[in-house]
Amino acid sequence: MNRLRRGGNSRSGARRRRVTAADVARLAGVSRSAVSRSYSKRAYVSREKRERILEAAEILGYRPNALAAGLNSRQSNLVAIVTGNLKNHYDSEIVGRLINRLIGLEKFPIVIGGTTDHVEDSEILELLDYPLDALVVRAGSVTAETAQACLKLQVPLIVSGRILEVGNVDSLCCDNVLGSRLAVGELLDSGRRNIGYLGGDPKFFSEQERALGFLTAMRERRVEPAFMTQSDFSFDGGYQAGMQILKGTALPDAVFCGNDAMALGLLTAARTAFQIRVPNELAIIGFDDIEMAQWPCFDLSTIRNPVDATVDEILLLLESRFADPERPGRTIRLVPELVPRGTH
Amino acid sequence: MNRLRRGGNSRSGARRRRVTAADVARLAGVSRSAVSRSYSKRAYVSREKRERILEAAEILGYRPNALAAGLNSRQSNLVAIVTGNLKNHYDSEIVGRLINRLIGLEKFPIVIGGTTDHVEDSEILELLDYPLDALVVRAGSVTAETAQACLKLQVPLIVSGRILEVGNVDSLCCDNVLGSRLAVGELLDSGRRNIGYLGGDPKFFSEQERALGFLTAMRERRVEPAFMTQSDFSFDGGYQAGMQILKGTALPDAVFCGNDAMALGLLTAARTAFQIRVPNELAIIGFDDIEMAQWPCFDLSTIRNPVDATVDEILLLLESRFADPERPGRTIRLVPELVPRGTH
DNA sequence: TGCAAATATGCACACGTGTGCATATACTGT
DNA sequence: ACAGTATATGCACACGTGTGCATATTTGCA
Repeated sequence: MNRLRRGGNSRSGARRRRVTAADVARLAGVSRSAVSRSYSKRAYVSREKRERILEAAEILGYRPNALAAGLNSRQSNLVAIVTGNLKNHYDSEIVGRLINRLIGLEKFPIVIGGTTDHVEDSEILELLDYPLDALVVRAGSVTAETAQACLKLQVPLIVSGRILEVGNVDSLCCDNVLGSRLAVGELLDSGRRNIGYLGGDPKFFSEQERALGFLTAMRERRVEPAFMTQSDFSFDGGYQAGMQILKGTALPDAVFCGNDAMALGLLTAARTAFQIRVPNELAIIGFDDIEMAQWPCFDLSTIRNPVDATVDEILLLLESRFADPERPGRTIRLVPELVPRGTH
Repeated sequence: MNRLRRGGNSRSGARRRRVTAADVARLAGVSRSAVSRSYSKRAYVSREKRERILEAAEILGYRPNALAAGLNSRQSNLVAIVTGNLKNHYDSEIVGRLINRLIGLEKFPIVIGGTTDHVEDSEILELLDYPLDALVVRAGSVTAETAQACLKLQVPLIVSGRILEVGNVDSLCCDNVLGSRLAVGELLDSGRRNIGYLGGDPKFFSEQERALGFLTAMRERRVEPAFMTQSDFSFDGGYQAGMQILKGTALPDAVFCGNDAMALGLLTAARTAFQIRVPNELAIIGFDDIEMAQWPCFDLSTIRNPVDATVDEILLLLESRFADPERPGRTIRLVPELVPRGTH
C-alpha cells in the first residue's frame, strides 16, 4: 500500500512524503550518515561538508524527524499532562506554568483533559500508546489501573494533587489538613464562632482532606460546625450554595470554602443578592490563592496552595526520575500559608 | 551504544526496553505479524489465535508503539496547538475546548505557549521536528517564516485569531471591525457622546482591527473619541489604565475596551477606587464574552467572540484538510454579536 | 469428488534516524 | 622519515510497526 501511495496521489488524503535525510544527502552529494552527523555537535564532519549539507537542507526545508529519532534513542521527548477542567483557574495556572517549564527542559507536552473534570481511563490508555518520557496527572482521580498500566509500560508517573503510594510513583500535594487548620484557627482567633464549611465534590482527594482538616480543627477547639455543604468547586456552584445558605435568618458569621472559585461565588451572592457586609457580618476564607483572589473587587482572604512551588517540585521529580528511573517513589507535601486580605 | 545498553543497566538513567510485539509473539508462540494483525479489525486472524495473543499481551502489558506505527503510516495523530498566555481566560477557554474536541477526533494535542504572550519562532521550529498532522496557532503573531516552514514540511497550518492569506494556510478570525461597530453604535444610540477606547498591545492583529473599527465607526457618526489608550489585555493593565483615566476631572461617559479582562479591570477601578456608578455615570463595553463577564458581580456588557463556533470551525477546517491536503486555504470570519448586560 | 473462493500465516520490506565499527586520510612531534 | 594520534567517511544495523506478497489451509458448492 505504501508502494502504491508513493507513485501518485491516488487516494485523496494521502500525505506527501516528508523531506528526508536521504534527499539532502542526494542533493549535497554525500552519504546519509554525513547528513545525520551534521546535526550532532561532537561528530566528525569537515567544516566545508557540513556547510554544504546545511545549505542543501535549507533549500529542501529539511528537519530531522523526531519520531524516527526517538524510536531508537528511547526518548520521545514527549511528556503527557492530564489536566482537570481548564475553566478552573487554578488548573489553568498550573498547566500554563508546567507547559512552559517543560519546554525549557526540551520536552513537549501532550495535554489531555481540559473540559471535563474526569478523564476516562481509556483515553489515558490510548495516550500510553506513545512512548512517553513521563506522565503528569493533575486530576483528582487516578485509578489504580492507570497507575499499573504506567508501571508496566515503564512510563514514569507523577501525580499532583493527591498522594498515591504505589510502586515507584511520585506524588505531591498541598498539606490540605494544615491549610484548613490555618483557616479555622484564624477565624476562631478573630472571634467567629458560627462557622460553616462549603466544600467541593468529595470524590476529589483535596476535598476529602480539606473537609477532614476543617472538622478536625473545629473539634480540637471544641466548636460545632454551623453546617457542611457540598458544591462543585465552581463559581456558579458557590454562588448557588450562597443563595441557599444566606437566605435564612440564622446566618453564619464565617464560611471556609474548599477553593477560591466557590469562595468568590459565595462572596458575590452575599454582597450582590443579600447586601451582606463582608467581612463585618460575614467572614470568608478560600483555598488556593488564584490570581483573581487579589483583584481589588474581591480582595479575598485565602490559603495559598503555591503554584510555582508545585511546578518546581514536579520538575525536580521529573529530572531526578530521568536520572534514575528505578529510584523509589517520593511523596512531597507542600506547605500552605494563610494569605490575609479583606474578607475576614 | 544501544548494544551496550541492552545488556544491563550499566548507565544510570537508561530506560528499560518497552514490551514489544515480538515479545508477545514469543510468549504466545506465533509470528510477530499475527500480533500486529490482532490489533487490526479487518485482518485475517483465527479467533482462537487472536484470543491467545491478546491474553499474552495483557500479561506482558503490551501496547503497540504509536510512534513506530506513525513512522510508515504517515500519520502521527499529533496535532500541535500554539497558544497565548493561559492566564488570559479567553485563551484558556478556547484551548480547553479545542483539546477536548481534538481528542474526540483521536488526535493528541501538543500544547506550547502557555505563559508568555509571544512564542519564539525557534520553539515552533523545534516542534516541527515532529511529523505533526496539523499545527493550530492561536497566538496573535505568526511570522511568515513559520508559515513557510510549515508549508515546506507539508504540515497543515490553521491560524486562529488573525487572517493570513498565504499558500494553502487556513485562517479564521472574528469580524473585529463589525464588533467594534456594534459597540460604538450601541453607546451612541443610548446617548453617550464622550467615548474613549482602551486597547491592548497593538502588535496583535485583533487589537489593530478593534481599534480601527472603533475609529471608523466613530468617524462615520462624526463623533471625536475622548481618548485612545494602550494597555496589555490584562485585568491589571485595565485597572491601572482606569486609575489614570478616571483620576482627572473631565470624565468620559463611556469606554469601549479591547477585551473583557481590561474591561473588568476598568470596571473595578471605577467602582472600587473612585465610587463611580456604572452604568449611570460611566458605560463600559468589553470584547470576547468570557465566562466571568456574566458573573453577577460584574454583569458586563460585551461583544461576543464565539468560542464554540470558533472551535467548531477549526475542526471543520482540520477535517476537510485531512480529506484533501492540497485544497487552497480558506478564510473564515466569525460574526460577533452584542451581549447587552448591566454596564451600559 | 473436484474446484474455486475464502481464510490463515509467515517472510521480508519500508518508514527515517543515530551511531558503532572499520577504514582512510591529515596532522603532530621527535 | 616514521610512529602515533586526531579527523573524516561510508556501511550496516537497530529501533517497532504495518502490510503486500506468496503460500498453505479450510470452507462452500455443484
